Amino acid sequence: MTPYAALAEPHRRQILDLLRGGERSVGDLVERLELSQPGVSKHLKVLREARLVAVRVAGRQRLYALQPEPLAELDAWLEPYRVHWSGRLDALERHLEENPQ
Amino acid sequence: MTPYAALAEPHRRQILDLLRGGERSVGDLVERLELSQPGVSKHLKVLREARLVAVRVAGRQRLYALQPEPLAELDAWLEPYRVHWSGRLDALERHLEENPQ
DNA sequence: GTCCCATATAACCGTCCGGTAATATGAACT
DNA sequence: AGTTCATATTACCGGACGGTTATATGGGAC
Repeated sequence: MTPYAALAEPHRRQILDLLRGGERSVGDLVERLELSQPGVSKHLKVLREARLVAVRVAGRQRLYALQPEPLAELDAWLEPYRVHWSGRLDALERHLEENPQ
Repeated sequence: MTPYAALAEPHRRQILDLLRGGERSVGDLVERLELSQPGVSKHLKVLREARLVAVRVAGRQRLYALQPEPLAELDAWLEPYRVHWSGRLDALERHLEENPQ
């Protein structure tokens, strides 16, 4: 699963957003997402396969942590588009800052 | 359709990439994507509904142009993640540059 | 070992998706 | 008006998706 496809699902984006706050158990996530426990587990499987999260076993819990490296691909894809949308000048300036000469 | 979902499909990303080079007719796109004409038209409909492209009628052609504003939502979502992936320092510096104080 | 608790997996279901072939639409040209 | 070209739309198909309920797995506590 590409990171693009992984992010297409709102619940998965929500999970990643929650994991920005640090490791969370599956139960934690189930409480916060309006979704059944198997539903959450399924999305976590997708995120795992996209390498966007990592699991750590702690007793009988599984703690999930953010692993955002694959998002860099998306960020890179986005880069040439940044000069287009509003705030054009800001984006252009940033682009030039990052690419001297 | 959210911009996230619109980007989940590789052909649609490819179409947007082509449109970065300027307006293109449907036939143009069909030649470049390995995809039937109805297939391209279907993806263009999705991109239109996501407001990622705009159409202009020119004789019997329809010229499609990039309209990347909705990508800003994705860019904004991505922002808090930038500090995480490798190149952490670069990303952090950029973040600080853009958010003085 | 037995009983909980936390999570994963299986089975199932309706819907959406991406593709194609066939057809409709509609402008341009004669 | 009839023909041709460019594109959109329809009809259809198989497979993936996201959700649920039911069940399996496996560690901890007793």
